[in-house]
This record gives sequence, C-alpha cells and structure tokens, in this order.
Amino acid sequence: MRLSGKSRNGAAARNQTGQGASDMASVLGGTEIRIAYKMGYVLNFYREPSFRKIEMDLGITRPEIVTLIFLNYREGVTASDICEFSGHLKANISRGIILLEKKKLIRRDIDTSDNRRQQLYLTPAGRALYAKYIPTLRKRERAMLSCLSPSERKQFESLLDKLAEHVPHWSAVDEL
Amino acid sequence: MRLSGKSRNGAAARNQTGQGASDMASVLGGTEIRIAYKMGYVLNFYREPSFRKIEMDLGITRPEIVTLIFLNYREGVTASDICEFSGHLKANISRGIILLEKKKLIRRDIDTSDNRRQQLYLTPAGRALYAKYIPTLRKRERAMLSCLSPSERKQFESLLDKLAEHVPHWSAVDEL
DNA sequence: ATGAGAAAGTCACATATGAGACTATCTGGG
DNA sequence: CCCAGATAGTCTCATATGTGACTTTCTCAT
Repeated sequence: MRLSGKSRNGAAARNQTGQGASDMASVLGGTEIRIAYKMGYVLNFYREPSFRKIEMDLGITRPEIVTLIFLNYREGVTASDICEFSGHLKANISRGIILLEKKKLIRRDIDTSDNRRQQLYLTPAGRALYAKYIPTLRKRERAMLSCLSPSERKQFESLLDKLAEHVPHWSAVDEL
Repeated sequence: MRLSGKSRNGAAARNQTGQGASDMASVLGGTEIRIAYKMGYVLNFYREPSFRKIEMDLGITRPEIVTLIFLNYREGVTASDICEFSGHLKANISRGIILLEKKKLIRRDIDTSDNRRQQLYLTPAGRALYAKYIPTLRKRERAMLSCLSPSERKQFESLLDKLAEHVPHWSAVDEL
C-alpha cells in the first residue's frame, strides 16, 4: 500500500461533494470492515513512506530491510524463520538474502544438522546499515502514537499482543 | 507485504536454534519498533492473503479492489479522494480506475465545476463484483478479532479511531 | 533401507508498482 | 485580465513482486 504524497487532509477539509459530512472518522468508519480498514489506514501512512525512503536512500529492497531488522533481533535464524514472522513470501526473502550477502551485509552458514538450511548472521556493515535507518522508524512510531496516553498505549499494545498470539489460529490460507 | 503460505506456527513450535525461547510474543516484541511491527504482523496476515485471493479469483488489482470498496461507501468521489483515504499512490489509483471503467464496473463523469476532476460511480456490475468478495473480508476480520471480548474490541476500535484521527498530524513525508 | 512426500531455498517469467515527467485545468495575487 | 503556481489525472520506464516450477535434502512409515 502506498502513500498519497504530501497532501494532508485535503478531502476532509474540502468536502465539496455535497453528500454530507466527509470527515476522516466517517469515511474510515464507513466500510464494512471497519477495524481492518482503520488498521490499514494508520499502518500504511506509517510504513509505506518510511520504507520507501529507506529503499531510496540506502538502495535496498523491502525484504532486505525486514531481514536486517529481524537479524538485529536474533542471529542464526533461517530464511524460513524470517518468512514466518514477517509474512513475506519466501521467494522475496530468498532474493533479499542473496542481495544482502552480495553486499556483504550478512553472512550465511550451512546448518550442519540440516544441509538445506542456512543460518544467517549480520556483518558489522550490516549492523551499521541497520543503525542508519532504524532511528527514522522509531521516531515515526513515536509520532504515530503520540496521541495516546501512556496507559492507552499499554492497552493498545496488550490488545495487539492478543491479536498477534491469535494469528496462527485463523491465518491459514486454505480457509479463504 | 506477503504471506508465507500455509504453514502455521512452525518457527515457534520448532525452536531448534537453541538460542532461548522463540515463541511468537518474544519474537514480535524483540524489534525496536514493537507496536508498529505487531500491527504489521497482524495486518499482513489478514490483508495479503485475502487480497491476493481476490486478485486471482476475480482478475482485478489491488487499486481496483480498494476503489470498489471506497465507492461502495460513497459514490461521486474522485481519484484524489481515494488516494487520500487509501494511501495508494495516484498513479496506481488512476490505472485502477481506467481498468475498472474498461470493464464497465464503474462510470465516470467530468465534474462540471472543475473539468480536471472526474466523479466516480459504481455500475450494477461493479456493485455485484464488490458483493462477491466483501464477505470473505468480513469473515476473515471476524476471525482475526475473535480472540477479543466485545468490550476489548470496542476499546481497540476506539484507540484505532484516535490513531486514525491523528494521522494527518504526523504523516507528512517531508519530515522523514 | 527405501521410497513417498515435505521442507529449504532458488529461479524464470509475467505483472504490479513507484518515481517522476507531462498535459490540462484551475486559483489567486498583481 | 493574466500569469505563476497548484492540482487532477495520465503516461513511460525501470524495478520489485507473486506465482509456480525446480533441485536438493530431510523425514518417516513401511
């Protein structure tokens, strides 16, 4: 999903269609999938511009960004693990890993207990690149959440934790 | 963002890396942008598979899906309005609209008060196509939220409302 | 032990997308 | 009135992505 550029609240302010109120809340609340839609709305405006900027500034792709984020949290994991927790398709993560290795941002070792698997590790250069873009993401997250009180933020996170724990119980594709 | 296919909780169940607990919560909580990451995690598993299935089954693209959802809520709006509230880039919405019109799923009228703008309307066929995929999205949203009590769901939505209202105050790209 | 089937990772192809230039139209200050 | 700048929408080009096939390796039931 993508951001519409710089304009801020044009449609809401304009409201020239003459069909009743068109403020943000009513528009977002108007679809039949309100909660999912609103999550998407907020998240799109957080994630897309940030990631696009990182992509352009640092010349890396989204799967590469995600892989570095993941490895910064835990090294020695495999491509499959990253797919699992990022939701990216394995072909994309695979391409990302190949690129990252070409650029010497990560290193991979064959898992001796299972020769199909490759354990991934950051190089110092990889760590440095990560350090270069993560502050932007942190800052933008803070801005996004700044309208919530500390206790609301806690609430929100704990609800998200519940939702996240629950994902494996409904996300199977074959139920679609 | 993309889904990893059918596997459900493999990494969490496996935990063979021998580096300590690798359950869902710890992984998701391990990044430096916890809340944004968790929102993304949950939403990806909701949105990507659903949309991909719609794309394949019905032969339409994401901007087309979003445009139909938006028009079902309110007709007579313009491409810019849809960009505004969907976060998609205008080139993509433009392409989507052109495709939708070719397929006779929408109709467009030049706004007589501003000849640059085109007001969009669903055709019966467009409405019918929308009706074909929205139940899937509703059902999946219900499944996603089924781990929350009704009051938790209310809380979650009201926090999302706050976040959504706040978007215009921080989402400007030039601050990146 | 062995063969069927699953899993990890890669690849090739078609398509969807992002960036940015471009046209046409509108707006507002002189 | 008129021109500089903004805005709506479209287009072109390069790139990123989704799909599904493929290879290699592993697992497990017989």
